[in-house]
Amino acid sequence: MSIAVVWFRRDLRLQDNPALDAALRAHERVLCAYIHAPHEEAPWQPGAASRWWLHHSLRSLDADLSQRSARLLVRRGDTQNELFALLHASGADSIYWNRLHEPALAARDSAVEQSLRDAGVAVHSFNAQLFCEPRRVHSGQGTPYRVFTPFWRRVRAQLEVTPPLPAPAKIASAPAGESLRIEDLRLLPRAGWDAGLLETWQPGEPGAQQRLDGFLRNALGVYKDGRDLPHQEFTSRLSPHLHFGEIGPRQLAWSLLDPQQQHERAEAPREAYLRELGWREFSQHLLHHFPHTAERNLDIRFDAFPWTADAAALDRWQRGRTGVPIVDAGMRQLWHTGWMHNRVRMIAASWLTKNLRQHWLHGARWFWDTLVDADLANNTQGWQWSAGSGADAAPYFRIFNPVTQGLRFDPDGIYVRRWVQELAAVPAPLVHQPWRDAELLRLTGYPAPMVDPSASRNDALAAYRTLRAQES
DNA sequence: TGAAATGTTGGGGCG
DNA sequence: ACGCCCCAACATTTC
Repeated sequence: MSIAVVWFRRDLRLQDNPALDAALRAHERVLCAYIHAPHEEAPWQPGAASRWWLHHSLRSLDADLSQRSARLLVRRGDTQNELFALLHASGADSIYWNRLHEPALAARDSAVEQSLRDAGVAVHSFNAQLFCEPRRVHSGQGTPYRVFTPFWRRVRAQLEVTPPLPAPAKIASAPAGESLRIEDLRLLPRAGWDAGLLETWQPGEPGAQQRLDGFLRNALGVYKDGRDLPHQEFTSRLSPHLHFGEIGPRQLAWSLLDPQQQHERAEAPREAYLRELGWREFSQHLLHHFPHTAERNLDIRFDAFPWTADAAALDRWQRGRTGVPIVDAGMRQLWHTGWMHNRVRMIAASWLTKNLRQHWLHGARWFWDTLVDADLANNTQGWQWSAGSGADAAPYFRIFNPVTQGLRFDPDGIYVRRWVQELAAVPAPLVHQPWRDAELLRLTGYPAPMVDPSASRNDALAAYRTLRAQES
């Protein structure tokens, strides 16, 4: 009897899962396995919010497998040892997985693949994660793209739109060896801080499909401009589902570009959303080509930048007590829900790196621990973009004014008042700059800004000028 | 996927 | 009718 192992990693779905599909076509029985090995992702082991998500996503996948008379075999430890143990226990001679592109994991995978092949195991790997994998995209000179627009022009032009693979109706399961319970992985927090996450999210493939359906129905039409309004639910909020592979980018592309339904979808919002998926793609390609950038500046001129060491400032930023309403609203939304609206991420990141002049890695590490969609490529790219040290980055002088941004994108103050309770009774224009009324500030108990927006802006510009002077 | 300073333009009030 | 000034609106430049 022919048996294969399907090794699940960040592809926790049954639909459009090419590894699962290929294994089921070629073998009579398959063993679906997940191996928990966070140490192999060091120094970026999954943070607390990611672990919470992973727990629920594994539960969901196991439930979906159970409906198909299979189950998810869960192990913990050294990946290579566990895979060999699974192969021996099940009598499988083949293994299937979907490829990952994070440097540490890609290196682990190729080492595992080599030793499996050396032992005579047939290894089959697939692309389920990207429109187009990094080795297939490069500029005319054969070098990696460093600028988004030409990158996206290229990837968008060769984007093939094909129907997703259906989920298998039934899975003939191989006799499972010993499995841990998902609870045994101890992914959930001891202290019960996850109530806000539970009320916000439904991890797992069915939750991802529901989010997608709701997005297409209620938000895509206004996405192009609406995605900038943090008080509205006009973004897809699919990022954590995408990170864990509960849904893939090619499924999203199909749902937007399916010739049967395309007439229902206006071109502008459709392309605007695809473009955002393009940024996700770009981030993964960048991290693949420049693997050191998760901790180090892509633009080495920034190695000389005069950051400020200020643990108290960082602490207040993390807790949402900076005294800048839209920044604090974002940081509190993050703490409560494990997610922050992207417009507010940019504002909060600009405030931390430019006005408070804290190294972007401090922000990256905090986001890493608190975001349910924490993704090394996106997080690295986003923070380096904000700091000005990244690829196609915001120029150093592009410093957000949180008041202007608040007035423009949250004009009625709905977002700020929702997350900053102290300001719940403050009317609209003032709610973005409550320090303008000292008496009101005193009554609310809300702090004054740690630094003056205008003065700290000028200080940041001066700091960047020293960097340019050293360069020349 | 900025903001602020500076420059330019053009309509309207007015002598 | 005309030049002048004011200033808002828009454009350009600079950081």
